Amino acid sequence: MQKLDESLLSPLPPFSKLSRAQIKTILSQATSRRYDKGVSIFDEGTVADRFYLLLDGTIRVVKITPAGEQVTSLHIPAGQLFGISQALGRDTYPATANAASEILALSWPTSLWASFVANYPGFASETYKTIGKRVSEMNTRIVEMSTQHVEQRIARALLRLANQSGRPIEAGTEISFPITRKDVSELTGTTLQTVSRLLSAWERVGLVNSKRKKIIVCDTHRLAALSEAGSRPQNLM
Amino acid sequence: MQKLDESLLSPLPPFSKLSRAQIKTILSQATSRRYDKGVSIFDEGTVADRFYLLLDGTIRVVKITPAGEQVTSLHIPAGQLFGISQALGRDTYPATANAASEILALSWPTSLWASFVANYPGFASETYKTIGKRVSEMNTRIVEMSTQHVEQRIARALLRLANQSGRPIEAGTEISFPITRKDVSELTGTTLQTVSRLLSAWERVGLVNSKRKKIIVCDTHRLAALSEAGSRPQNLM
DNA sequence: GATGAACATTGCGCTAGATCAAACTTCTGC
DNA sequence: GCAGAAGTTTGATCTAGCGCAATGTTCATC
Repeated sequence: MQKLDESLLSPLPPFSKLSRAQIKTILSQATSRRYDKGVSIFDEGTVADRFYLLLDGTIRVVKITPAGEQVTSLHIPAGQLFGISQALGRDTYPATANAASEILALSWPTSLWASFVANYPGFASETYKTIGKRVSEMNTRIVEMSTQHVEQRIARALLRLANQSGRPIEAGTEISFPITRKDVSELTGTTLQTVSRLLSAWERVGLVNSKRKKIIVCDTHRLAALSEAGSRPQNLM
Repeated sequence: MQKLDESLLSPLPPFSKLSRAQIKTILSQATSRRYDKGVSIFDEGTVADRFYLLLDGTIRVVKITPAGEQVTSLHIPAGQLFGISQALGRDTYPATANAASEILALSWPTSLWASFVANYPGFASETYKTIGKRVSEMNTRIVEMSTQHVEQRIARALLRLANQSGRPIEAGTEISFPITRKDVSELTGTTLQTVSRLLSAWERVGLVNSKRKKIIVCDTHRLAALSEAGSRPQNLM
């Protein structure tokens, strides 16, 4: 456990309206922990005994099907709360949280949830905003999966990742955590071969630049155009 | 506007912990209204000025893509709150709510939301449980769309509908609101032709019984077996 | 610096399911 | 009762992208 400074929390939305003293209290109740890339912070279905704040890195929220296939429902960037089952009226975690990169997270026992909500102005409302955003994101995923072709879904997924957790770099925007073809396929409901083929094709025309576990989006605009293009004219009323 | 009785609300989870007097107050502030089949109660993106409680009928929550295609994200059965954008920290509705059948709904102005949450014990927590359930449902949809074949997705969709808003009948369970092949296709991300073909095939072997705008699930067990069967062995680690 | 594991690429065949099209049935309104 | 609309069925193609397989590349470990 390392020394933490109040200035870490104060700029983050859930805590932005709080006094220095309040943040100090919150920090004193927190457990800070580093997790290696790939480990799971908590598992779907287990009792939600803690809630978390991601200080650094990226979380991959995954569901595992009975058949053992993995589906990524969400990526959570640094600065957001996660594992907040209480806000959904649940006492178990609805999905598994994996560290997409090495991460640093604070956590608090669930028993403190109610007092956070009651005592810290803005905490509850910001939490619900976060949930609202995640709900929209899931909704978008559903709409995309129903109407878009694989090519467009992958384009959109890359744009979203670049936007959400991208690092600007000379050649474009680099997705700031290691990501494999298989990861992208689990995010878009395809196969790693298809992802590989597309990335190769896009690389050839200078849209992206990808190495092993690294993807750099070079031409955001053309990729966006691609993702909007020929959506299936199915069910056009 | 018709006469409403307290006994209507008291068995519903969001109000179950309240006194008769409290429910009376809530009712006095409510607007009751009937909507014809097919009309929209509110539209995606418009300012969320009211929140609703569905007393009778079924709501179909839909999103419309830029290309004009419709995607159904959710069905809401009688007894549940809907249009509760406030609980997601939003001030506009995230989707359009259509009446799948003729429906009856109460509504309150958004301005009352905060006082409901503050004054009525159990209201907030039940709301969040509802949201939690909807989030799981959406999650399930995403997982299904990524890993299941059309046949299984349709099977699951029918089972879910039968379960959620089914009426037991001699021949099996009837989905209690009018539903077309096109509706099912918008719910499962397919085409109405494919749905029609499958329903015909299932009808031939006695799994379902469907007429125009009516679907009766006859053999729940075999349909469930079908829906669990051959999930794509893709990405099996 | 060799061996194995993890990740990526590419080719080929195949099928689930979309697309196009046409006919049929049931309902609604006049 | 008729016309048109809305919903359904069925057939005949056609193709996106999956499954399978083989090979290549990069990384980690001893």
